[in-house]
Amino acid sequence: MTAAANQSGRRPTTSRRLERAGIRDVAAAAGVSITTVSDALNGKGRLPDETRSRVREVAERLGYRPSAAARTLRTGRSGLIGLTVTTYGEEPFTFTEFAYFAEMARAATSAALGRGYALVVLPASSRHDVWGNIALDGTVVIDPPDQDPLVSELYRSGVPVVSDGKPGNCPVTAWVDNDHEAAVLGILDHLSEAGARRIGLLTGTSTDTYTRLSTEAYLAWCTKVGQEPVYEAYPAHDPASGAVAADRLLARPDRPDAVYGLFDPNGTDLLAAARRYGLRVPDDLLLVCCSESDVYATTEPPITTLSLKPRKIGTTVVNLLIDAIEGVDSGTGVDIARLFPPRFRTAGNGPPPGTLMPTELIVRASSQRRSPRTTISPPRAPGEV
Amino acid sequence: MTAAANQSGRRPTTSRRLERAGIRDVAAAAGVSITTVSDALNGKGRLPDETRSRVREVAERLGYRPSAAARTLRTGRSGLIGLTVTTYGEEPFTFTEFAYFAEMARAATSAALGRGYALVVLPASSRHDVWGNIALDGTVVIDPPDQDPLVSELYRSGVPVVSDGKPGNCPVTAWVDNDHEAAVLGILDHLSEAGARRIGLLTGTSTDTYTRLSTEAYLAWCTKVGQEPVYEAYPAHDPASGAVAADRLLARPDRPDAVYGLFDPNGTDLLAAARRYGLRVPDDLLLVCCSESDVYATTEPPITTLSLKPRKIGTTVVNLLIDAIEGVDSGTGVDIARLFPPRFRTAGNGPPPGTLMPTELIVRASSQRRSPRTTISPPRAPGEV
DNA sequence: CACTCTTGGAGAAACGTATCTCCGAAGGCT
DNA sequence: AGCCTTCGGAGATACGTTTCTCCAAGAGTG
Repeated sequence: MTAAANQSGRRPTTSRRLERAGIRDVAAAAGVSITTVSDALNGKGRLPDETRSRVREVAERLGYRPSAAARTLRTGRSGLIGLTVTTYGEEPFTFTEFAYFAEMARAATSAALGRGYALVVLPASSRHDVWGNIALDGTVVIDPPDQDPLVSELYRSGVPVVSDGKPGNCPVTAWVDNDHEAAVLGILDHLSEAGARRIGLLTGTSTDTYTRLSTEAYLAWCTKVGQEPVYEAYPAHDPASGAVAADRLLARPDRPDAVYGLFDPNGTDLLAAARRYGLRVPDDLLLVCCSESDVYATTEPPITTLSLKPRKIGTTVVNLLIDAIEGVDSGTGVDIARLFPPRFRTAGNGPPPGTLMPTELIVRASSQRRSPRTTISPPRAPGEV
Repeated sequence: MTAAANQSGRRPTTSRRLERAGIRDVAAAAGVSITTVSDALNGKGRLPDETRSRVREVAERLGYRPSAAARTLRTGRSGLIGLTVTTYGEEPFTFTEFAYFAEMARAATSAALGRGYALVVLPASSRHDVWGNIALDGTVVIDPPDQDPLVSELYRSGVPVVSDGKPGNCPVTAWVDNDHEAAVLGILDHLSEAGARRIGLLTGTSTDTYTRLSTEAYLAWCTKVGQEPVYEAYPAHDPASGAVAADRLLARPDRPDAVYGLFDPNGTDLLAAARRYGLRVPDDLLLVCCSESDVYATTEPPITTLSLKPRKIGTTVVNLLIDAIEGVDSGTGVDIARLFPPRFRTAGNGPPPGTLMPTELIVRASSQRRSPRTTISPPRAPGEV
């Protein structure tokens, strides 16, 4: 009683605020100390169940909501995870990877929520003062460029960073990526088996990991089988120039009889270009593109697509990040690697630990000359050549 | 000097932490008080430029980053805006409104960022403890159901809420919506002018504002022109049953010669159903659907779509919210309405203030029997009947 | 010279929580 | 009876800012 009176008397000259109830108000109303309230509500300390439930009841009656800001300040945890995506224009996301990003973000949001975290979307191009102003427990970075200043900054701040896309030279805590090499080789083999003699590639001019690895895999494959490379590159972030590039590719004197397009819109663009040149798909031209959109199931003809499984990526990347957040106390360089399932880890001595996720080739009519039945074939294992 | 020494001596028995530099460290290093550091960095107080720049320099050298948590606690502002979307399943977003939501969220993110705020995505179904644990300055709610407990809770907490979609019975601060009535009437008129005699509707079974207003507008139109309503409703959140409903609609004995579909996938579903029944579009069947996807520009034939302009909605809703956040101090029922551009406000005495955004009908071949040229016609003004 | 302003800046009080330390009391053991 | 242990809970401090209040010294003014 006396304690309660003292507690409530804590606010001295300040005029009585009629705002939200604080932990002190609950303590006063319940006739206990704020320690007891905190312990009762958070399930800590040693308290008899009776006290616990009484405090909970009083808190409920007063409509008490703990201040997230105060809790964050005290505990050092905000429950917030940043989702950063590299931007090319002024818009937060790029167009070409739209479906991929949307799906990935969706899965990431879901996974984070399931573990009690929320996601805040932060384009890398944001003004420093906005994402510097947010208490982040960790960050997911999508396809960071080499020497990304954002990643470096976060690293220096001690914020764990997990990247979607194998990082070039960034000090990330961990990363997740598809096995792009295996995926491309799988597609090229698939097209070869379908009868392709000269396989072309529609690729991008940017230097991100996906574009680079895929293109290199293509060139390596060409060297191996002795085919002259036939490819066109265009700025993938510009939605208009994709159609032009598709046209260029089919207008070449050494026109390919099969094409793989690295970006989502390439399928429709190539289809349109093929029509323009009077090429029938799949009879005169085999087609595959990388896409997450299911519109390619209903095009004329349906187009074979490679899915990068953004859902799985998003889920994995978030879980890795939260493992890192909750596993390491702070600052001190604890061995995070131990947290990760070793089966996927690259056999490396040096960090950062990476996880390779499988892709999925969804075979449709556009890449089959004989039986146009729809099947799903798994990608080949990374070991095969 | 003495002051600096005292300041640094502030940390008594605690062992020297090697963590991040705090404002006290900056103050000590610069030989000033923490007040001066705060003022210098935030551009407040009366300080000579020389002191200001010196402090900034020291802060930079020490890699000082203000603690977002502490700032939030002190100022009561987190710079965070919640983006809540009602969910039907376990996934954060619904499928049918996917493109709409993605575009809207993108615009909202962009607009928020431009004003120094970040967006955190919070499905309404999230566990209470996750979004109760986040310091939100305000929330955008997409299409809240009547008596949404989430909205009530936020309202009680004093958090401003702006809804996308006219709220039924929720105490929102403001709302933004399309003029669905005008949009539907415009489409029906458009189809009539193209020669439709019996216009059908593909609608949903849920009770959200969009579905309800659109269906009511359709029924009212039917009454007015003396046509018997021809519609099929299905659970819009289930992607599979849309195709079934489209089929049902075209299988009816009183088969319509024109159809408007309220949801994004209806276009392709109706097109497929039409093929199945040997109906040519637009010759035997006129088609319009509501969609934000540009795949309908390249279908065979291209399909006329109604765009709800999610970019504009997202931008507007965020700007209204931030106006409310920055305009009203806290709790006290200040007249927020004054902040809003009066031109859009509903001529109402009672709250909450709402804004109606125009839609856009993108006319393509599927709704024109004569000249298949692509034009864009604005919706008619809300006044006309 | 006595006085008022202005300038430049220091002190200290919050903000609301979590948690570390410690203490009294009641019971059990020798 | 003295000592140890456990129970139940209170006190105080720290988290890192922002900001309100106030003061000292110099500059101007009569």
